[in-house]
Amino acid sequence: MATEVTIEKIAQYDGQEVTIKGWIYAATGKGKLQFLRLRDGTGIIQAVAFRPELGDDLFALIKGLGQESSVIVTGKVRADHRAPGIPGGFELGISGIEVVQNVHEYPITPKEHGVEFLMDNRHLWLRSSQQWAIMRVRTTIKRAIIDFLDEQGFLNIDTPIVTPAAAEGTSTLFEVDYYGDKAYLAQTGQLYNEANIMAFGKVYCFGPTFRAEKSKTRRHLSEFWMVEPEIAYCDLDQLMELEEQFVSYIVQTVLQKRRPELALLERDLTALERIAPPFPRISYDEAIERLHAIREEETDPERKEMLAIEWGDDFGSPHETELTKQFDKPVFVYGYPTAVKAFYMEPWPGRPEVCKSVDLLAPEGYGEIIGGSERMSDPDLLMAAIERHQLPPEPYQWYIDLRRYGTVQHSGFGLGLERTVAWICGIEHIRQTSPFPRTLNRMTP
RNA sequence: UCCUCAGUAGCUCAAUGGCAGAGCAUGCGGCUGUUAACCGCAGGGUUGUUGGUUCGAGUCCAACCUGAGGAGCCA
Repeated sequence: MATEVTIEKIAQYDGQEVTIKGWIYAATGKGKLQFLRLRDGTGIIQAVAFRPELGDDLFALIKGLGQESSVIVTGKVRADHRAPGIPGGFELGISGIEVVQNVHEYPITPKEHGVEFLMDNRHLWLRSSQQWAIMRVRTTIKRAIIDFLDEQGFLNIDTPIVTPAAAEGTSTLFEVDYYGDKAYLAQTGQLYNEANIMAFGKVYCFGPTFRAEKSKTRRHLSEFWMVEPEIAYCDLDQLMELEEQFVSYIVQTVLQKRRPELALLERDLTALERIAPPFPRISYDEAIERLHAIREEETDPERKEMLAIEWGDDFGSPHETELTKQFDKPVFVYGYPTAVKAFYMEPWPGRPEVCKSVDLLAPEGYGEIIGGSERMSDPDLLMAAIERHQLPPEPYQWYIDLRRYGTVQHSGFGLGLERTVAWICGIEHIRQTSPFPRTLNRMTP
């Protein structure tokens, strides 16, 4: 057997006889010629069978191979500008083939399919080139997140997934039975991060999180991944600086390492190349003024109704989308009304109706990718806030303790992995950014 | 939870209330440069479910089921 290689590195083997272990992605032919597009998990390459070279029997065998047949192919690598593939530009002149399994009637054909059918066949759909490219980008984003935070001196400290109560008292949670007691799947690790920074300075947790909200939109999943950095001795301005560096690093890393995948997804790269600090910062007050101006301009009465907003209201997704259209980078909106945010956010100095919160809204209508804030550091203020939100005080005793024993100014944020992947890949729906997404209507396959 | 739309062959979709159709996929035959090839032939149907109107329902009516998009909520 010739040298076993991966398609990703095929250019290094130009002119050599090599073996590739993979699957048939697509096949087409013309008389004595048969073209196989072969994939091996690292890329796609065209393999060409020519009857006079292979003999009638072997050629007939190759011609009879169905889509997704598993094969071990040996042949000579040659550069050819006509050859499609990823990375492309090279093809394999087949000299031998071992058929591991010949497949017939593979469900996903190279034609159009509906969403329901594709999601029912998600276990197979992942083999399709666009889904494959999205997952490759996703793993690169995860790696970039970890690399950036580790280099900045953060410690990755895990937080529990089974929790006794709603951390923020807002979202709907998945309930589980915990030895006869009620417990809930975590919607955030933040409160535990706050304990951890007082031990380790800068920490992050990165894992799955769960929301049982009955949201049915292109931006929501019931199970999604979130990275949550938390920093001691950090105020809101320092937090925004960290966030813009973090997001820029992620985007630039993907641009550097996943160009073929972004090209396959037909992503507009110039929109990503712009992503560098500083990002625009607008206050909630200014955002409301901008939204009033946008609403004045709107002529469609239905849209005008949707864009109605007054100071004190939280933004709906139409508001977020219109705001982000005014910028070509992610935009910070800071200083939200205290009433629409979680109980633990530090009040704005001199303006108790506003809190030191900041959301980062992605451009091109992808919505909120980061929510963050400076946390309350005063124990009495925190207890008052818990009371005002009508939360049971007992489960929060340990959280209040953090303010009793060496409290410091501190801040943190959470970045939604799937929304970030959707934005960077430029894809329509968040469900394609998770290998096996859990949504309101689906938990299979 | 609310609003809008959809459900017909494995898949994507046609069919004025009057014979159930096409393309792709599959099988067979043809072709030396294909990129979702092309040409010919063949097989393939409980029209989401239940009930109603009608001489006759894929089509009209009602309820239900399933899915999609949006709103709210959120990352």
